[in-house]
Amino acid sequence: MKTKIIRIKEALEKNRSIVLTARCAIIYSGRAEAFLPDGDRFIIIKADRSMVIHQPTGSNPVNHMREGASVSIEQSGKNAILKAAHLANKEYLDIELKKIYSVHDQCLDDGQKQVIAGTEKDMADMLFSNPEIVEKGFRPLSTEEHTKYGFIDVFGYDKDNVLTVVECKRYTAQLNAVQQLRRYVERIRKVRGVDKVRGIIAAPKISSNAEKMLKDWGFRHIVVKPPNYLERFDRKQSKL
Amino acid sequence: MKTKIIRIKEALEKNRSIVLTARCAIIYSGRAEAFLPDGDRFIIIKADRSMVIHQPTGSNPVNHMREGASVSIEQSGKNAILKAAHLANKEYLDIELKKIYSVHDQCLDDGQKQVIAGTEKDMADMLFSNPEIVEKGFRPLSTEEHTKYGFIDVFGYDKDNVLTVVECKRYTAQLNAVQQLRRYVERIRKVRGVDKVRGIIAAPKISSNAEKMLKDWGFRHIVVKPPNYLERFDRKQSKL
DNA sequence: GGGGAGAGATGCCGC
DNA sequence: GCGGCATTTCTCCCC
Repeated sequence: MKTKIIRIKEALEKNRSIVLTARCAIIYSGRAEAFLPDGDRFIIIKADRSMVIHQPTGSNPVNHMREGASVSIEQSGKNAILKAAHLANKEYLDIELKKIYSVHDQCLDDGQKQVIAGTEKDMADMLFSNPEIVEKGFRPLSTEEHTKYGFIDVFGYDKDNVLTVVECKRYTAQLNAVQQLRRYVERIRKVRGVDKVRGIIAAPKISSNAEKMLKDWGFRHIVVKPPNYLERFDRKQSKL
Repeated sequence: MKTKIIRIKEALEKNRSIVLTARCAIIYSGRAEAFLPDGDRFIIIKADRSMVIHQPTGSNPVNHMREGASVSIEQSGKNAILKAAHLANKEYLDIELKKIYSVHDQCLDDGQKQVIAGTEKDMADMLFSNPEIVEKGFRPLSTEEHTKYGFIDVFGYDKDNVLTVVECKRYTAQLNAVQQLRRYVERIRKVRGVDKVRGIIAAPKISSNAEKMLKDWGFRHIVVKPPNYLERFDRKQSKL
């Protein structure tokens, strides 16, 4: 135990990343209050002083601290206390280490950022570049138009020159989405001083309640799936 | 490399939890598509076949698979490919291991569940038990009403016997929250056939736009913070 | 038990 | 830092 504590202390001083497996109890105070009794866990302490704690099952961390915490370890009788405090966030995490099974510390090097495709923004871009997907004669003016009441995914004129707001959803559009659309349409009516503004939900599906509200408001739904660039990329690759 | 691959393979067979640090590239396909070029990362594979991948900075995982994936590792030239597939979720994760720095595998034992206080539900319960926080003369009927009205946090009568809907938010209430409230109030008016239904947002703060919309709709905001049971508990303890 | 639907909780991004 | 929304989510209900 003592050797491992010293090793952790040194790694912290050298600002190395650390992975522990240990039996411990955890007390957290911050956005909420949480307590977790003794059990075996993974603990990751990164060089930027963020921390992640995982139980032996499940994909979600049981607790974490965001980058910029101050982390320290102290012996306390037979045990050790690993403390992390994030003053700016008013968060405090105390880990009472009852048994340290393993310690690994290392400097890690990674400057990469993940590229994601198939997001709502990708959908909006697709509709902007291929307006006929929305409707024949649709002429988009902008994507991600910012208004005071939020930003509009795609905004343009329909074939009869009526202002049209398109709200994209990657999955099933729900009540929420219809209200969002309603808010934008109301807003545009007011700001532009026009009576007639159309609203369209672009989504692969719509829930029945949402559809009802949609009709009540005179809006419509078009079936659109989000694009999957990487999938296409993979298919191309698989031909090689 | 070869020894480490064998060790991982054996650990997988024995259903042990594994922690790696490795240089790798990652391809994910599922709800979205994602690609992450070569870099150093932490990889945790748990006994329930959930996985978590962390870059050397930041508190969030760059990728993960939920429990129930099938995980395998294969040599591929100089590298190794760690594959995780979750057929039920239609998710696929391929990790191309260029260099394995460390491997640790172990059986971990943890049956504990975290106790959390200070959630939105705790707020609703607090208002139900202490209705005078909402208003003098407020008489709550229910909390977390899962009815045709939706999930109403607190529902009751004010001192003048007017139906009142209270929507709780732990943090700053935003446009979203006001719309939620608006939806509930509209629905109750319709279902109960009464004109007058009041709406109240209970939150520590409210954004300026949300407040504007709140006033437009004749609702009000009361300043309420979520309760912190454990914090109180800690204070009690610290007196000992 | 699986799918749908509603909403919570958190991160990100733009101002 | 605040205020908008998106989400590789969560949970519950219902079939």
